[in-house]
Parts: sequence; C-alpha cells; structure tokens
Amino acid sequence: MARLPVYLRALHVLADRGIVTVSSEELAAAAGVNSAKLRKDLSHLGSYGTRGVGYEVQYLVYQISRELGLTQDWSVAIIGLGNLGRALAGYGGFASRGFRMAAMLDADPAIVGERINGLTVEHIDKLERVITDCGISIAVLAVPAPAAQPVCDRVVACGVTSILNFAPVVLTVPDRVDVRKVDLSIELQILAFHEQRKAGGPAGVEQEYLEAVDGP
Amino acid sequence: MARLPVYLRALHVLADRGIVTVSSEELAAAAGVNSAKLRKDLSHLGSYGTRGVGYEVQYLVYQISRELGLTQDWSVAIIGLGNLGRALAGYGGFASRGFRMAAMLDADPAIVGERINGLTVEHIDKLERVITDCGISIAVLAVPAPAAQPVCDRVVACGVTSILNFAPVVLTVPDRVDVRKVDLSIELQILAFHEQRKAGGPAGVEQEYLEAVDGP
DNA sequence: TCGACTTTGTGCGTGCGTTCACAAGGGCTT
DNA sequence: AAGCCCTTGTGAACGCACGCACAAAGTCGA
Ligand SMILES: NC(=O)c1ccc[n+]([C@@H]2O[C@H](COP(=O)([O-])OP(=O)(O)OC[C@H]3O[C@@H](n4cnc5c(N)ncnc54)[C@H](O)[C@@H]3O)[C@@H](O)[C@H]2O)c1
Ligand SMILES: NC(=O)c1ccc[n+]([C@@H]2O[C@H](COP(=O)([O-])OP(=O)(O)OC[C@H]3O[C@@H](n4cnc5c(N)ncnc54)[C@H](O)[C@@H]3O)[C@@H](O)[C@H]2O)c1
Repeated sequence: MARLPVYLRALHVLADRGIVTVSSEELAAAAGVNSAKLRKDLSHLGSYGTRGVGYEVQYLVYQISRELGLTQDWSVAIIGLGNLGRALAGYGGFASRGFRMAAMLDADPAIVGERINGLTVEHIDKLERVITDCGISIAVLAVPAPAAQPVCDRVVACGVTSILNFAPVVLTVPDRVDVRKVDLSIELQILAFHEQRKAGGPAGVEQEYLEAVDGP
Repeated sequence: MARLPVYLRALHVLADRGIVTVSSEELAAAAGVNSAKLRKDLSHLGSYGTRGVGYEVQYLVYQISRELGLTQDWSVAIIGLGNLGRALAGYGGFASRGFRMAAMLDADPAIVGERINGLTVEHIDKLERVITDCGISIAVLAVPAPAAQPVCDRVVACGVTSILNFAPVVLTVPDRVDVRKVDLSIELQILAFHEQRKAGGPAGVEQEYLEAVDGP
C-alpha cells in the first residue's frame, strides 16, 4: 500500500508531540485520507487498535515500519551527480528513514573523485564492482535521458531489483524489477491541464491548428 | 488524464525520428501502456486517427499539447532555493515544454540577491508583489516542511491555484486549488516495501516488537 | 458491577478504470 | 473498381478500490 508511508509520517509527528494514542479519525485527518480507508488499511496489515480508544502510536509506528521494511537499513546508489543527483545526495531526510547513501557514480571525469556528503564519486565503469561491494539494493537514476536505459540494464544485470528513475524515459526491465518514475515535467503538465480547465478550457480546435501549421 | 504527457513525450521522440504516422499499438508500446487504453484516451479527447493507418504524429502532438494547455506558456515561481530548488531552477527540461521560470523566492538573506539561471532571487517578503507582477500561475514549493503550509497559504491568498509541493507535509488548501505532491522518501519506502517482499516478507512479528521495546 | 459512550473492524453497494474482443471503416494492391 | 487487410473506435464484462453505515467490542464513569 502506497499510503503507509504517509501514515507513518503523520504518526512520527504525533509521537514527537508526545501523543500516546490516536483515533482513526484523527490520524486520517492528519494523513489527508478517509477514516474508513485508514482503518481498512491498518486492519489489512494485521495491526490492532483498541475499540473505544484508538491506536497506540508507538506500536503502530513499529508495525508500519516493519511492514515497509524500515526496520533494516537499505543501501542506495545514486547514479548521475548533476543538478538533481547532488540535491538528492545532500538531503538528510533519507538517512533518517533508514536509507543509506552508499555509493555515487558518474561518467564525467570532472565529477569523479569529488567528495559529496562524505562520499567519493566513483567512475561509472566501476558500477558492477561498487554495487556488489556496497550491497546496493536500490539504485537512483539521475542521468540524462539517453543514458538511462543503458545504465539501467547494467544495474539490473548486477542483481538490483529496485530502481527510482528521474530520467524522462520509459524504462524496460524484467518483471522481477520494480521501477518507480518521478517525472517533474509531467507533474507540471498535469497542473497546467487543470489550470487551463479552470480558465475555461481549450477552444478553436481546428482553426488554431491550421493557423499554427500553415500560417494565418 | 495523467497519461497524456507520457504520450506526448513518446510522440516527440517519434517526431524527432521523422516518423509521420504511428499505430496505437506502437505508440502504446513506447508509452508503456495498453493499446486499447491509449485509443480510448485519444478518442476521449476527440482526436481522430485513420483506420488502417494510425495517427498522424504531428497532428496528435498538437492536439495533446492543446488539451494540456501547452500551447501557451505558464509562469512558474520556485519558492525555496536550497538543494532541490536550485536543481529545479537549473533544469532546462521545463522551459522547452512551455514552463517559464519567472520568479525565485527565498527567506535566507545569504541567498536573496543571488543570480540563478539568469534570475535574481527575491526575498519571500515580496511574495505577494512578485506573484502578481510576474503573472505566476504555478508555484513550486521547495522549502523545509515547517514552512510549507504558511508559504502555501500566502501563495493561495495571491490567487495561485496550482501548487507543486516537495515538502513532506499534507497541505491544506481550498477546493479550487490543485496540489501535486512529490515525496521522494515515500518513493524509496515503496521500493523498500517491495524489495522486502521479494526477500521473503516480514517475520517474527510480536517477538521482534517486544524485544525492540523491552530488550531481549 | 452495570450501562452508556466511543471507536474499531467490516459487509456491502457503487462508481470508475481497465481490458478483451469485434464490428465499422479506410487504404492499398491488383 | 473491387476485394483484402489493417487499424480504429467502442460495447460490454470484469475487477478493484472507495466510502457509507452498522454491529461488535472495549472503556470509562457512576
Ligand atoms: N534537474 C532537475 O530539476 C530535473 C527535473 C526533471 C527531470 N530531470 C531529469 O533528471 C536527470 C538528471 O537531471 P540533471 O539536471 O541532474 O542533469 P545533469 O546534466 O545536471 O546531470 C546528469 C549527470 O549524469 C552524468 N552522466 C551522464 N551520462 C552518464 C552515464 N552514462 N553514467 C553515469 N553518469 C552519467 C553526467 O556526467 C551528469 O553529471 C535528467 O534525465 C533530467 O531530465 C531533472
Ligand atoms: N533535497 C532533496 O533531495 C529532497 C528530497 C526529498 C524532499 N525534499 C524536501 O524538499 C524541501 C527542500 O529541500 P532542500 O534539500 O532543498 O532543503 P534546503 O534546506 O536545502 O532548502 C530550503 C530552502 O528554503 C528556504 N526557506 C526556508 N524557509 C523559507 C520560507 N519561509 N520562505 C521561503 N524560503 C524559505 C531556505 O532558506 C532554503 O534555502 C524540503 O521540504 C525537503 O524535505 C528534498
């Protein structure tokens, strides 16, 4: 379930405030979902609340963390230390959630050897060895679009089965491999779509096209 | 439909290769979706293909661009020029899709006044004026979590109705406002979840918890 | 100890998105 | 000009996820 991380975050906030128990209604509001959905999600993973009281925050944090596999640390490799890769590498919010930045790789000789956040950038040629040695289980691709598929293939060949892809391409991978794609251009385009709807929607279909192609 | 941008990207690739027409089957493969779904999506927005041939690439590009509102330029403000904000500001992939970085805002005096990608970072105090003057219609929030809701409120008060949020918080906004959230920690957590499943799933439920809390 | 109140867990109806499968329609070849 | 073949557009079934609403269950006060 993709909502568990959201619940977990909300629970951490509550825990930090010293709150011991929480009702499904309160937690659902904090997570921005329906309370019935929340209860169904929680019951689905076998956690029990107490009727008349609610859920014990600490217990739920542990249950969800375990379900998500956050009771262990995961080693992550960042491939491509350009604009985006550096931002990710310098972000502290990952380490605090059990994700350890274990390796950084790039093809640019000017970047290889650089130290970022206490880690030395390795050359992409060493990919296979680095991934094996560091016990990488998740790869983050922040390389240009044309490089994404080739790099992805190499990563998969090393046995990595989880990939977070920032390049604007559809990656082809074997079934056993999970790919999640973050495409910021698409997010903006979806916003633009709705924005346009609010403003009255598109008009002058055929006319506009002919003018654009042939001139007025 | 959230898939239109994906189709559009695939079409641009085809157009660059000089391809004139494309069948739903081919385009669907390139976009990573089912061909029936693709045809339904396209028919849904009124575009017509030619039976026995397929769709004209250029025509489809124009149709989808128009539907998404990409025939006009949108002015975007980036708020928070830290790690992530800078990466976004320096990214060329937005401008080429009709999104103009029109304003940058930050609260840190050390950052205000800096020039990034040809634009001067303004102080967040000037938010209201900048948004109005630059005709901002989309705001990108790349500020720390605690600052997100207050900044969001101010942006919404200026009349902005589209927000892209990178802060790990659930934003509360009026109904007319669209918020899209990009949460990279959640993406990693979802990958970890599946990774754990592949490795055999969680085991030793109650036992583990009691040990973690009470000691062995 | 008992009753009233609170909150969980879930059965069920509903609505949406996906997918199969096919008929209608247009091009291309002969 | 006519038939063959390819591809679109869509009807209909399927499945899933959401959310309402309620009974079971446990707590807290008297
Ligand atoms: N920066 C953004 O805000 C942003 C937004 C949306 C999408 N993206 C996408 O994210 C990806 C990275 O963006 P960026 O702005 O960081 O680009 P960038 O050009 O700044 O960085 C890319 C890095 O990848 C390295 N690289 C190139 N080929 C490589 C290879 N074969 N193996 C290893 N490393 C290689 C380059 O040396 C460079 O350091 C791109 O696909 C881009 O489209 C970025
Ligand atoms: N960097 C990443 O890879 C990454 C990954 C996931 C999530 N995020 C989230 O994105 C957001 C930004 O991350 P970051 O790494 O760039 O953080 P950062 O601390 O590097 O940058 C935040 C910027 O926001 C500015 N700021 C603070 N308060 C402000 C206010 N009230 N108004 C305007 N500007 C203000 C700061 O001066 C700073 O420049 C955070 O919420 C973070 O949790 C970042």
